[in-house]
Amino acid sequence: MSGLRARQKADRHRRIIEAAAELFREAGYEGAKIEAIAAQAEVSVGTIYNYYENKGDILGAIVSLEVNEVLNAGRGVVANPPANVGDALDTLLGIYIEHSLHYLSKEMWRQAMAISTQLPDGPFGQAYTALDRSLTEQIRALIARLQALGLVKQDIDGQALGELIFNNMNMMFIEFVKRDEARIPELRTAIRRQNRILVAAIGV
Amino acid sequence: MSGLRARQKADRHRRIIEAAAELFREAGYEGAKIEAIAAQAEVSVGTIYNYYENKGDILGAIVSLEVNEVLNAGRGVVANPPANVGDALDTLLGIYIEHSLHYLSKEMWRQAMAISTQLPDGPFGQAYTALDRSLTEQIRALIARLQALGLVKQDIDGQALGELIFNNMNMMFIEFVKRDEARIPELRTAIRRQNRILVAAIGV
DNA sequence: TTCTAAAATTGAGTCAATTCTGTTTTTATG
DNA sequence: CATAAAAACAGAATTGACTCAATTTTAGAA
Repeated sequence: MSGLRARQKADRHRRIIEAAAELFREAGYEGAKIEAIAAQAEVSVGTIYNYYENKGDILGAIVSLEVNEVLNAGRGVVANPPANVGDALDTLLGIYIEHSLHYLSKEMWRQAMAISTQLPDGPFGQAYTALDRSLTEQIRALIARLQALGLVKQDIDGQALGELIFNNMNMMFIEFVKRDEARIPELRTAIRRQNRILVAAIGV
Repeated sequence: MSGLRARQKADRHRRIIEAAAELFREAGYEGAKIEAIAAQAEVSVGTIYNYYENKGDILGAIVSLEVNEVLNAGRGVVANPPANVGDALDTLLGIYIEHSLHYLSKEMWRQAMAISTQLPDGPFGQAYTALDRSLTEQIRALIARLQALGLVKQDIDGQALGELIFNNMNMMFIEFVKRDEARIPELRTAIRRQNRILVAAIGV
C-alpha cells in the first residue's frame, strides 16, 4: 500500500539532506560539489535532481528547518512576553538572532539569501518568502499581545509596525552575515537602538 | 607617457560595459553569455576577465552607475525638502524608487542584490555596501535638515532613524523586485504607511 | 506467482563560466 | 631606434551544475 516506495523516498531525502549539510559545513556551499553530495548520500547525481530542482534547493531545505525551529521558539515569547515593550521586542528578536547560527554558517546564510532573491519563484524562493512572512506575522502577533496587555497604544497600526521591525531586523541580519567579523552582541545592540525610537512612539 | 595604454584600457572598459548593458537588457542576465559580450565588445573572453573578476562584477559596474545617479538626484531634496516630514521622506524615497527601474530591469536588480550578498568581499559586494551606506547617510542628512528647520524633534537619534527608514525601504524594494507583477505605486503606498508610524513619533 | 505500466534511478553528455598558458603589444631604457 | 621587461590579450582547456535517454525497480492486476 503506502509502503516501500514512500519509505525509500523519505529515506533518500534524508540521506541527501544529511550529506549536504555535512559537506556544506565542511567545505562551504561552493566547495560542496553535487557529485560529492551524491556519493556521500549513496545516490546518483540524477537522483538528487529528481528530489531538488537545483543545488540551492538543497540548502533551502536545510534553512527552512532552521527557520521553522526559530518560529517555534518564538511562540513562547508571544504567549508570555516580558512586561515591557522594549524588552519584549528584544527577547523575540534575540531568539531569532541567537538561533540563527546554530546549524547554519554565515556563508550558508549568504548563499541562501542570494538564492532566494535570485530565484524568487523556485521552490526555495517561495518557501523563504513565506518564512519571512511568518516571522513578520509573529512580530505583529507580539504587538497585538502587548496591546491586549495595555502596554502598547490601541491605535497603533500593528501590521505596518510589524513590517517595519521585521524589515529592519532582517536587513541588519543580512549586513551581519555579510561581514564575517561581525558579532551577535553588537548586532543586537544596534537593533535595540533602532527600535528604541519605535518603542518611544508606541508605548502607552 | 600616460597615453596609449590608459586610453585603450578606458575604451575597452566602456565597450565591455556597453555591450553587457545591451545584452543584459535584451537577453537578461543569465541569457547574456560571456562569449557574446566579448564578441559584441570586440574583445576576447580572457580580456573580460582581466577587467572584471566575474560576470557579476560587470553587472555591478552598471548598477553602481545607476545608484550614483539616484544619490545625485537625492541631493536636491535634502537641500530643499518639502515643509512636512511625511512628504519630505516620501519625496526622497520616491526618487530612489522611481529612478530604480530606469536602466535596470527587476531581473538585473535581483541578480545584483544576490551577487552582493553572495560575494560581499568582491569588488561589487564592497561597492554595493558602500552605496547602501551612502543612501542611509543621505536619509540621515535629510533628517538633520528637517531638525534644523524645526520640523523634527531635536532629541531624535538621527543615525538610528536613518538606518530604520533605509533598511525598511530597502527590504520592501527587495520584495518588490522579487515579484514581477508588483507595481511602484503600491510599493510607495506601503512604505508611506510604515513611515507614518515614525513620522508621528518624530514630528515636533 | 507472473506480468506490465508507471515511477524512479543512473551516469554519460551538454553547456557556460572561469582559468591558464603561450603570444602579442606597449613602455621605457640605453 | 633596437630591445628587454611588463602588461595585456587570446582562445583552448578545465570545471562543475544540470539534463536526458536508457535501464532498473516497484505496484498491483490477473
